[in-house]
Amino acid sequence: MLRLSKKADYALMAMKHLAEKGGASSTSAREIAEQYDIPIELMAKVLQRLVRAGLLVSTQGTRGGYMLSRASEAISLAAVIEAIDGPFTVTACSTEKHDCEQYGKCSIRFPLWRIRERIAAALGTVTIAEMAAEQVAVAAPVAHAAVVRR
Amino acid sequence: MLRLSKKADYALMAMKHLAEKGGASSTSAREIAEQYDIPIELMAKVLQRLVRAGLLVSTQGTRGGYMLSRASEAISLAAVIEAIDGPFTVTACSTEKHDCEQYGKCSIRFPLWRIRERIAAALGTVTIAEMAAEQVAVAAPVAHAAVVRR
DNA sequence: CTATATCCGACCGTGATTGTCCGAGTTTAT
DNA sequence: ATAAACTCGGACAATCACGGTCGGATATAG
Ligand code: SF4
Ligand code: SF4
Repeated sequence: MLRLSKKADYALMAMKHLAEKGGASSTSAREIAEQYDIPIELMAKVLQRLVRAGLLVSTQGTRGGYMLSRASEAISLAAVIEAIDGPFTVTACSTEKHDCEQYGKCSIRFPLWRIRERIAAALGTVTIAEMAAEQVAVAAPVAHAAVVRR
Repeated sequence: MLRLSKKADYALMAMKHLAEKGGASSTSAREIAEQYDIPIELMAKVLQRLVRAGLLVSTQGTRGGYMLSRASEAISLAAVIEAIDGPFTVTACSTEKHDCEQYGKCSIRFPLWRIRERIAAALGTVTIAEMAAEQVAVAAPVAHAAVVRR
């Protein structure tokens, strides 16, 4: 259904939270989890993945916690989502693995491929900083495309 | 992971097939299914849903089959996908149903909402006809959006 | 009437997703 | 040194959506 996973949702919340906190202070997993009513353990796991993806840095021990690894302006939504859910593929025939029965006969994948690029672009141009700022203005290239469906 | 279901994939294939066949002749579910190695029964179910959504018309009895209800130019990908997978929601808090634990505390859903609009636009501006024509050129308003990610 | 086709709903197996638990390693405060 | 607080990492169970299947009803052409 084209929906992003809840873990990704949590990840975005955490990233935004950390972005707002800003600079030097590290925030514990528990603090974030409690603030948003997320199971602590799950949040920890999500944060760990973000660390492994290089989006966060963690400090251990008492008063330890997580911090953004780079400026929030330099982190796109796409990066966060891919860190959690893996490289997102619109179709089963992603970039390489064409593990699809009807790969040969399929005439769909070509135009569908373009769609993927667009979505990737949409996710890649929005940064955590923009989200945190709660800016309503969208200075993105895809902005004016009206919803035509139905 | 932001992936569309296989049923939707099948639906798009079928729609494209019907669009190529064009006008008056109706095509049986079996014909399409065999051509693309899709389980007949599944294909039938998919087609039925498309009928209920008003995208196809079906004629029963021997020599029956399916036909497009309108010109292929007037059918967007979004329409097909929504007919199969239901209204697509990027987050669990779709347009109305906010069945999400942390709806109140969540500060994510607002910017995330815009993302959904963009994806909807991307899917809404591409028609079955464009897919069928296998045109590489995209004459859609969203066209120039370059891939910026990474 | 008979054969062929769509239609419709119900059903199940599998695999991904969500959420939980526990043990181990690390750092800091006392 | 000891204890406390925290992260790390994987393993595990419950849940649920999805892909695929089956059987019966119905309508049409011949
Ligand atoms: S059906 Fe076509 S588009 Fe869909 S996954 Fe298979 S090859 Fe890709
Ligand atoms: S309310 Fe926030 S957390 Fe819940 S689904 Fe919407 S965006 Fe995700």
